[in-house]
Amino acid sequence: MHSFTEENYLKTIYYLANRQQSEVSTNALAEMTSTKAASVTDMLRKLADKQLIHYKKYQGVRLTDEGERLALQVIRRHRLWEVFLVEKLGFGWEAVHEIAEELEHIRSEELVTRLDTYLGNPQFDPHGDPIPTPTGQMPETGYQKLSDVSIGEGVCLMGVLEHSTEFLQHLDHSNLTLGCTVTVREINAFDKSVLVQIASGRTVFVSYEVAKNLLVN
Amino acid sequence: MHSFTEENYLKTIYYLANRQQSEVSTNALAEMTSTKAASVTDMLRKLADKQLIHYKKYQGVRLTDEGERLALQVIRRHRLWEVFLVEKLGFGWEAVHEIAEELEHIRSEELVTRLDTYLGNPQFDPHGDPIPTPTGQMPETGYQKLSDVSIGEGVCLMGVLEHSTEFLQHLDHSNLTLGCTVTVREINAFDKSVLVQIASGRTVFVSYEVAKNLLVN
DNA sequence: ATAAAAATTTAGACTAGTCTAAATTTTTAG
DNA sequence: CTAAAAATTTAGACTAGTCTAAATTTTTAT
Ligand SMILES: [Mn+2]
Ligand SMILES: [Mn+2]
Ligand SMILES: [Mn+2]
Ligand SMILES: [Mn+2]
Repeated sequence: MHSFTEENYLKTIYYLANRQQSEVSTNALAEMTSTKAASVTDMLRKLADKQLIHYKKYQGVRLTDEGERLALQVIRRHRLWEVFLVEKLGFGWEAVHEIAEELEHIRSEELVTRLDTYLGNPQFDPHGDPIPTPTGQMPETGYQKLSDVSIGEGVCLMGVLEHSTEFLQHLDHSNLTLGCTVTVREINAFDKSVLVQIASGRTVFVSYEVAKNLLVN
Repeated sequence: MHSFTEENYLKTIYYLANRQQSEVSTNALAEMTSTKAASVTDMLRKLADKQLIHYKKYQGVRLTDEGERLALQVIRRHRLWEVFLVEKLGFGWEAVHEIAEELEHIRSEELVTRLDTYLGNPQFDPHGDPIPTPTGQMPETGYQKLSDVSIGEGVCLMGVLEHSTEFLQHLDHSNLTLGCTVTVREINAFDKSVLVQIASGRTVFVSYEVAKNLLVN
């Protein structure tokens, strides 16, 4: 069996590897897990001993197939629980991440299977992130950023790149909800902010900083 | 904040104190928590330092008010999650205890409150055990054992004293379900086994060993 | 190409929780 | 009441995970 801590390291390695498309560094992991580099090095040796990562001293780290499988299991549990918290318990999407960080470590195949069924086999979590399959595949999403959409195009809001409470609440206040269709009306040449029209007909101002973090298709 | 381990000790002290109606001994705790007496002694010192128990060396241990409050919170979470697992996810009542042992440590007031509401503020868990109130009161149940009921009496099956998978599955196979009404038809003078009539009209043989562990009212 | 800077690893230490073996206290039985 | 038995605590050690400070390796910039 694997500890909470090991599961968190695997998950973090998965995220960083995918974000940077390369070996993950000790420092990056230290920052992400709020620990010190020395602690990370210790853990990397343990994970390497268990064949969950490929690790050569000073050269960064990469998940093995087994390591990736475990990481995806944890991410699957995290996202399923987030769906539960929002859809069934009525939490706001900005409040669920922290709780899911704990729930994701409850290890029972049966529990995950039943939860998945109970939720209607959701494909995406409340933030639009795809839920890995039971067999450990991460579904591809062909999303682009709202900041890359041209004038006149109508797109559907599908997800967010930024998960902070502040950002998510800002979207709530702007009436930008996942699933809603928006049409780009103006793009400001100077600050790259965009003006989008939402279903109600109203137009909403979206700063470049926000548009960069909004996924659409 | 308190660790999983501390929460488990508090919960165990609560159970044993209520079962024995007296100070809880180091050995009893060691057996219950599957550790050794020496480990228990160490933990008792820590809990006493945190004012969660009253502890005098060699004299056994008792929860403080704060310790009892925490113990009841853990038990409340445990039982609410068991209700969720059975009522919402469709687990059998013999399968939920282990999973609830993990879920009970997820600490979020908001989560417990919402879960309670979502479940319809249940008063009892799937085994008939009362769910402590949000303010930390353990509801009284005036149940008696089926083995103490006299011939001719009609009673309702309300709970179990034994929680093992084997016992619960035995009840399933005997068609003895919580909530169902049974009438005692015969009591065997020699082995104290009882013959009860269930709603369908059929009679079911109940050994003394089983009757002792069945709560009714 | 080499020296300074940055990143990483090693060394040594600490905490929580556990263990075994030994010492101590309490209980029980004659 | 006292000696043996039982229960409990203490002593010393181990693992997982973390830390700081020092040593080492890699990268960067002259
Ligand atoms: Mn999340
Ligand atoms: Mn999410
Ligand atoms: Mn239980
Ligand atoms: Mn129960």
